[in-house]
Parts: sequence; C-alpha cells; structure tokens
Amino acid sequence: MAKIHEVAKAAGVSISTVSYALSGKRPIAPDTRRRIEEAARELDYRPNAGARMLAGRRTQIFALTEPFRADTHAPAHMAFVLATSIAARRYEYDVLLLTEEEASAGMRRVASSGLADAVLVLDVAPDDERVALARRISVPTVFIGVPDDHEGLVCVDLDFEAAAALAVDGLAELGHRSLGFIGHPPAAYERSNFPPRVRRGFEQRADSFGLERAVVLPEADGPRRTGVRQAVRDLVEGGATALVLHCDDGAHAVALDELAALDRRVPEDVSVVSVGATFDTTAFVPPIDSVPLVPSASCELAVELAMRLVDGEPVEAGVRLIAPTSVPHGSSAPPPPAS
Amino acid sequence: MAKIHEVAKAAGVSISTVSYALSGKRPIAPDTRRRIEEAARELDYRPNAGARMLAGRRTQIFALTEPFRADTHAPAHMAFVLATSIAARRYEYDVLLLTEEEASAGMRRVASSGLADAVLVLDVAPDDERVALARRISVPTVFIGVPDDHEGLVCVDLDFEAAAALAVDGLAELGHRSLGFIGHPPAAYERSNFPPRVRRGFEQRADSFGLERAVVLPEADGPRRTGVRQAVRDLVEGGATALVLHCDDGAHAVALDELAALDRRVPEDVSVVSVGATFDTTAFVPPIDSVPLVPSASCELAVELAMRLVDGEPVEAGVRLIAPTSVPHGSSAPPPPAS
DNA sequence: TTGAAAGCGGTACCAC
DNA sequence: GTGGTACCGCTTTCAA
Repeated sequence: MAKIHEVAKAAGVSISTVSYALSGKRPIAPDTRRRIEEAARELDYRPNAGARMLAGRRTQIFALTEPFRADTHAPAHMAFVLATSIAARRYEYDVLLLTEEEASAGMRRVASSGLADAVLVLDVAPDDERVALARRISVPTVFIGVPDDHEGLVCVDLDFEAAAALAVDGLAELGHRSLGFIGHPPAAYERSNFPPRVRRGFEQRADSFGLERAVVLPEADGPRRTGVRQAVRDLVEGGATALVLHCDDGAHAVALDELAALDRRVPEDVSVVSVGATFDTTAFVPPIDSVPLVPSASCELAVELAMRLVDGEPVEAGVRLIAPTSVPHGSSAPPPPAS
Repeated sequence: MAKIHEVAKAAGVSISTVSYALSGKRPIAPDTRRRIEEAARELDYRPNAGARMLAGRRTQIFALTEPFRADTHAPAHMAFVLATSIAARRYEYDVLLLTEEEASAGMRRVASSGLADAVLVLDVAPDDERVALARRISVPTVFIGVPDDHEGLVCVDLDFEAAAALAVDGLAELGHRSLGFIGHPPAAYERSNFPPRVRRGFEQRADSFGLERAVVLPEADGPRRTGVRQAVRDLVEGGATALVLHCDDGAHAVALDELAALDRRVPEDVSVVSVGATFDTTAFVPPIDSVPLVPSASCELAVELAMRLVDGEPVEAGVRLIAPTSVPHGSSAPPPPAS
C-alpha cells in the first residue's frame, strides 16, 4: 500500500505532479511522466480508495441492487449481475452488491453515506418499492427493467413486446395460423415486470394477423414439470402448429421432450421459437430459434447512462427499449399441410 | 448527505462528541446522547464512506471474489454470494463483487488501493490462482472451499468427506451391501475442490464397511440427461440397492424419473440419499434424504473469521471443516429381501 | 464528560 | 510544465 508521496519522492517530483501524471488531467513532460509511471509501477502504487472518494468526490463504485429472492431464477439473474460488473469495469468502476431486504435499505444507506456514485436496479417488479426510493435519494439511479410507474426514471430494457411480436412475425410468414404460447408460472406475472409484456406482444401481434392463439402459464409444479407437459399436449392437440416459449430452460427441455413423446417432429410437425431466453438455445435437440434477452446489451447501456449521470451530462428520463433480434437455428418451418 | 458538523450544530455539541456518541467508543451523558441521536435521525445522517475509510482505517467492505464462470452452476453459487452478503451485513459490512478475470486482478487492485478490509474467496478450484495472490497481498483473506495447496491459508468448508461417509453410514446401518454413486460431470472434478472429496468419502467409508460400490460421473450431455439415466440403469441393474447422489437438482429429478421408469419404488426397492445439495430435496417426489451443504454455515464462519482478522485478533491458519448433518425425509429404508 | 485539532491520503486550485 | 497547499469529512489523541 504505497502512498503518493513515496511515488513522488521516488520520481523526484511533487505530489501534485504525480496525481496529474497518473490521472492525465494536465499535460506532463514525457520524461517526467515516464519516471512517475515507473515509480508507481515499481511500488505497485494505487491511490487509496478512501482518500480518493473524499478528495475526488467520486467513489468509483456502483451499487447494484438485486433482491436475489429465494424464488428467483438464478442463472438469468446471475447473468445480469455478471454483465453489469463487466460493463462497470470498462469505466474503472466496481460493483457493490445489495441483496435481499438490503436491496432497499441498502440503497438508502449507500445513498446517504456516499458509498456509490450511482445505483443500478435489477430484477424490477411491476410495483417495485425501489421506485419511490429512487425518487427520494440524490444518487443517480438506472433501472434495468421497467416498473409500472416509471415516471421520471431512467429505465433500460429489451423491448419484450417487440421480441414476442418478432417471433410471431416469423411464424406468420411461414404460414402458421394457430399459435401456442407457454409462459412462466402465473406468479411471475405479478413479481416481474417483463412476462406480461411478452405475453401482450404475443397476443397483440397474433391478433393483428388474425391468428388463432392460446396461452398457457404452467405452474412450477416440481421437477417433473407435469404442468409444462400438459400445456404442450393441450396446445398441440388444440391445433397449434407452432409454439412460442417464454419460460426457463428446464421448461424448454421438457416441452421438447413432450413433443418427442407425442411423436411430433420439430420443425416438420411443430415449429418452436423461444423468446427472451438468456440461456443458449442451441444446446437443445434440435437447436431452437431464439429472440434472446442479451444481458450485456441492457447492462452496457445502463452503465453508460449511469456514467453520463455521474458526469453530470444531461440524460433525459424515460424508457430505453432495446430492439430485439431474431436468431434462427432451424426450429421453425412451414406448418404441415392440413390433414 | 448531511455532514457531521451539521449534526453537531443541531445537537449543540462538538464534532468529536457526535462521532463518539454515534460510534459508542466513549461514554456520553445520556441526555447529550439523546440529543445527538435525534439530530442524526432527523438529518438522516450517515458518516461519509470515504471519510470514514480514510480516518478510521476501516472500509467496512469485504471483497468477494467469485469467478462466475459461464459453466458454473448458478443457483448454488448465488446461494453462497447471498449468504455471504447477509453474514457481512451483521457486522455492518458491505460486499464488493469481483467477477471473472477480475476475480484475480480485482483482488490485487482492491488490496493495494485499500478498498476492502478483507477478501473472501468463493468457487475455489483445486489449483486456484488466488492462492498465490492471497499469500502476496496484505489484506486478510478467507477461502470458502479448500484448494489443494492451502498451506498457511484460512479456509472454511463443509466436511464433504464426512458428509458422504455419513450417507454411507445410514445406508450401511439399514443393511445395504451394494451402493451406487452418481456424481458431477468429470470436468467438475478438475475445476472444483469438493467433488473429489465427496467421492473419496463415499469410497473410503463404503470400503471400510466392506460394501460393494460403483461410481458413475455422467457427462453433462444436454437437457435430456441421457448420461444420468444410463447411470441409474447401470447401477440398479448392477445390483445397487441404494444410490448416493452428488449432482445438480436436474440430475436428481432425472434419476428419480428413471427409477420410476424402471419400476423401482423409492425407498422400498431403492434407497436414495443426496449429499452436498444446496437446493431443497423435499421438492422431489418422493422427498429425498439429504446431507446438505448449507451456504450460510460456511459463509457465516468465514465472515466471522474475516472479522477477527480485520480486528487484529489472532486467527490460526488452517482448514475449518464444518461437521455435516443428516436430514432424513423417508427416502431410505432397508434393502428389499434378496430375490 | 466534552472539545480542539492533528492527521488520514488524495485532488485540484492557484502560483510561479 | 511543475510545485505548494487548502480542503474533502471523519476518527482519535490530547487537554481541559
């Protein structure tokens, strides 16, 4: 833990010159700069975090609130935490993790102690209590997800409605006239902000094409996933020639398994498209077409906005929706000729 | 972001009195203390984090290094991150998350900038590069997991060998003479530190009882888990009357499914015991006996040790193994009479 | 029981 | 292009 004055002495310059040379905030003679950098490297010098926060009015820390509730889908959430952390490092920022009840209380604490320069909000609920908090604290806050009441907030998210619509577009173009939708368990539609948006996108686009459609939201009924199996049977027997999936990877696997059990080939008999998946849909047999949710896309934008806010640049409040992309893998095809 | 001097003025005392009253580091007249606390509450005062770090030589932050590799099992890792964060909050500590390559570079950075008072290491590999780092940096470090070379380190972990042995004990007592073991994919035995320990505990205890035993480490072969299914068939047809599982929850579900498909009842025909699970084994049908891995147990101990190190109290290096507990749920019974 | 003031280790303004 | 130094807001010694 070398200190700046040791570096200064080693380089034969003043403290302020070291500070400026290392921060690049004012021009330094090439030779001087070289000596300073060398000394700093030799001593493994890094500015003391506390001192920097105090003097520089910058903590270089983002607080990330992610409730990590017991019932949350771990892999997806972890992907967002990871993506945020990577994006933050690009700006030399570290991430302080606020979990559980601390996701809220911690936000308040971090704000009034000046521990973080900005707050990033993950796993946003429709009626998220962090919305009110964000409005009260003086620390810039960016939501990754869109709460119902987002007046005056800065929000970033995949355009889930467009994503579902995109999936419907592809299937309609292939000639499908009857679509099935398998969603998350019903509870997810209260707890999270995006499942309703996917469902809405599916329904509205299907309606606009005049397609038949059916939606099933199977309960999370234990590892056997009988709900999902039943959903597949019902939809297929109900005449659906294509399935749009917005559910976890386990449900995907089970759905495909059930299709196989019903002796329906993908995509010859039934087309399958996944919407909003954070996992790799090519791992399935067969690989599944996807309109994915890409954590890095949302998180990078969120971090960029946070940085702008920290830098005092003007950022207008509002929802930034990221345009979805369709990634085909061969799991959709024209419907079989009507029998 | 009220400052201490505003609180002092509001309470009609000096700055130092406020500091002492709030930290409790010296006796304060009850009346004075009351006025100070009230003023602090009214102003929503919290000491500035940077100033506190600088003056107090304490950051109140633990760095948590967790590589979060793409191939890691998210739910289990998330459980540890969460448990650590909760344990840390008990001591008024926050958690700074270091992921990916940053798990190593970040450790160095955090150490030499004095951003954290201690480092907690998760997802420990047998030949973890963070071991060497831990020895070089001056910041106290605690491993949650046991690397091969742990000379001089402070490590905390479940006693995985004892956990597996405990499972074997129970089955042996019931009269089982032939046990099957289904483990993680082979790669996990290189990457993580504990799978080999579970396997060793199983084998050694089985041998000490003179039991027949067979170990299968099914590949992670996609969502269909044919490897797991095959493993179950092989073991059961090979004569095993009980299965010890040390694998993810999906593999548990598949194994039970396969037993059902083979028409073997649990526990009448085959007993099943899970070792080292972080998930809820009562969610299966039937509920499965478990010798669980409890994240909070490891993390709380690790945090306690970290606090002792931070406080300068003597902590002797070495591995602390947490004794396993067996939680029966009715999935083991005496083997069926030999046919 | 309380207060004054010297740091903690940087940043950035003001001079030169 | 470089150096001196006044803060940043708190903790803690020293004095009273």
